[in-house]
Amino acid sequence: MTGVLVVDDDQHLLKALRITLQAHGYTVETAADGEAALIAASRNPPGLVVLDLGLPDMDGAAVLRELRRWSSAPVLVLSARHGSSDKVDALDAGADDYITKPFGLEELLARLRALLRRAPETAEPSTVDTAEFSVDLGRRMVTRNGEPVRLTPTEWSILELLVRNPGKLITQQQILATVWGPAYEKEANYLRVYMAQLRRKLEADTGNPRHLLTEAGVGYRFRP
Amino acid sequence: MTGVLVVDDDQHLLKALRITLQAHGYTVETAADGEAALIAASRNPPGLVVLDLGLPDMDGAAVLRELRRWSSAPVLVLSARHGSSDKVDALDAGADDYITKPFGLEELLARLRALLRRAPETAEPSTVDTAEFSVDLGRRMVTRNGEPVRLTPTEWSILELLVRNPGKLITQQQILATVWGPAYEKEANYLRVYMAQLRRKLEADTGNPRHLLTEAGVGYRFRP
DNA sequence: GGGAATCTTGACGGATCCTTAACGCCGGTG
DNA sequence: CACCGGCGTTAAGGATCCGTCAAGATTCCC
Repeated sequence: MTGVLVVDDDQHLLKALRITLQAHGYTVETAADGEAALIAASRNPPGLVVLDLGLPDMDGAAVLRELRRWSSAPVLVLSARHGSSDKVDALDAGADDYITKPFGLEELLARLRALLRRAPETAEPSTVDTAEFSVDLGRRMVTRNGEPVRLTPTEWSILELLVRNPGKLITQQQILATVWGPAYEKEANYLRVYMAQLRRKLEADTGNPRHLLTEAGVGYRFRP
Repeated sequence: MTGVLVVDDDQHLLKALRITLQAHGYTVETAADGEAALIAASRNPPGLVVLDLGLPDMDGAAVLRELRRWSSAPVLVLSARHGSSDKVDALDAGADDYITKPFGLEELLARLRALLRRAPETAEPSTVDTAEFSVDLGRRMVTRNGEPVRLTPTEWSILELLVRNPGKLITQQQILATVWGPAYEKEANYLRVYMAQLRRKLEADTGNPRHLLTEAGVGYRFRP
């Protein structure tokens, strides 16, 4: 889900926003002052920022400008000040929207939706490369030597699970439960068939796979 | 310069906005009712729309929805109504910002700047080409070997969705929900019929499509 | 109201995909 | 050295899905 960073020094408001946003499916991080906000944003880049202008340590506009130096995430500014010049300053400093306290939560949510509609840029790196093939998770596409590779739905599900956990060992039960459902955890046969197909389509030397590795008796592992 | 379409039935406000916007370097067109607005927008696609919700002939929200069917230009809504539900409705109908009358011109200008700052991203390549046909998203037109191709509304909706996401796999549910509505997610029949029609109109070899590809059991994909 | 364009519905052959079973290989084990 | 379990490989059968066509139903526009 989309990550939202909420910056405000009012603990009550912070808590209310966190609960509301999480209830609507957003992942929420919070910060109580400007410095914490910038650190949190750099550590875990948010898809959207809700920023209060009245912060204890530094001017909200300064936070905004600093953030804009490297992030293009939409910023919605909260403020208690109704003055026209405040709004103009914030918007020209890089904010995407400006809403004055007190505000209705419904309106806030609607404005967030409108902002996110414009910026589907939160997309992950979304593509994982190896020496031989490349997996585009966003487009659901696999290419090998520049040529697209056709995968069946089941093949893709398995590959996606492995690729989303690079280097990590995934047990057969995990794969079976994820792709076929928890009732199929005993059907290790399926896996043998499909891993063979995946290797035939993706590996240069099927006998010596370089990226889709077997851990005998346990499961499989994707090596980038 | 950027073209702004201002829609309002208040002649005085219209005049004031025209003068102000022109003084700030925008090219301005005006419309006094919803129908005129839609005609003006289709004749000369604006880079931005300022839309009053209280129009004499049709609901402002209706204008917005109609506009959104083919234009992705940012829309700033003006309204005399302060109600929270009005704002939510307008924003969810596709508006990018909502400002209540009376408002300060400075604030309006700042919000327009903020919207246009985001717009270049959405500035459409507006036309997508393949070896065999070309799709003009802005004009809502398809040509093949220089000849225009007639598409029905449904055909166009599907093609547009696919073409706006080049290379990306779009699931059947996504297409059905987007084109027919979320209640039709089970009607995979429709898709088969319409994909066949699209291929007949756009592909050289219907049996071996080169751009409108099928992913059995999942969905379809447009390859540029 | 009438005619044309568009949308819906159903049916069929063919393509694709999933399941299942069989066989060979390899390493470990008694 | 024979046995055994786990893995890779392959291919055939059946189930599912897709492309295609055509005939009704509906909508739209004159």
